[in-house]
Amino acid sequence: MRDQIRRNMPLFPMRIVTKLTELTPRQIRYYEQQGLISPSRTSGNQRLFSFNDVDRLLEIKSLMEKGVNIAGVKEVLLKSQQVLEAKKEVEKVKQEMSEQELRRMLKQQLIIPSRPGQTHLIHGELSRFFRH
DNA sequence: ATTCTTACA
DNA sequence: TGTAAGCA
Repeated sequence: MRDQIRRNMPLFPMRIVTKLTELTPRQIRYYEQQGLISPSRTSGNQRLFSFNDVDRLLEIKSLMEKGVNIAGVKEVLLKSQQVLEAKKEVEKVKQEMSEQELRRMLKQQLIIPSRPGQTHLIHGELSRFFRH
């Protein structure tokens, strides 16, 4: 998991990222404003992007080219973050289960944790995320 | 030489 | 989004 550290290392300045992504500095800064990326800064306040930043920018670009607007991009990125967090939580729950299971067996109890379902995208509502 | 922020088109 | 001004 040390690879993640590398992918988050602040490496390239704006000029390089514009070459790598074919995006304009204006667009990149705007996406940052929208909270889609969080590049670190140098002591001189200049942005330093990581591989993850570049990857995310490419994904943003891809979505935008498909006609997805900022709201839609945010939705997708938020969703993937939630999926990652959900996966981590699943692992967490699995570990907790082994401990709790012992107590349950001893106490012969049955606890069923329930969770409110996630929001689903309704077809009609989807149009909100595209340009007209 | 480059990038940054802010503001206006 | 593009562009220009004024800084760092």
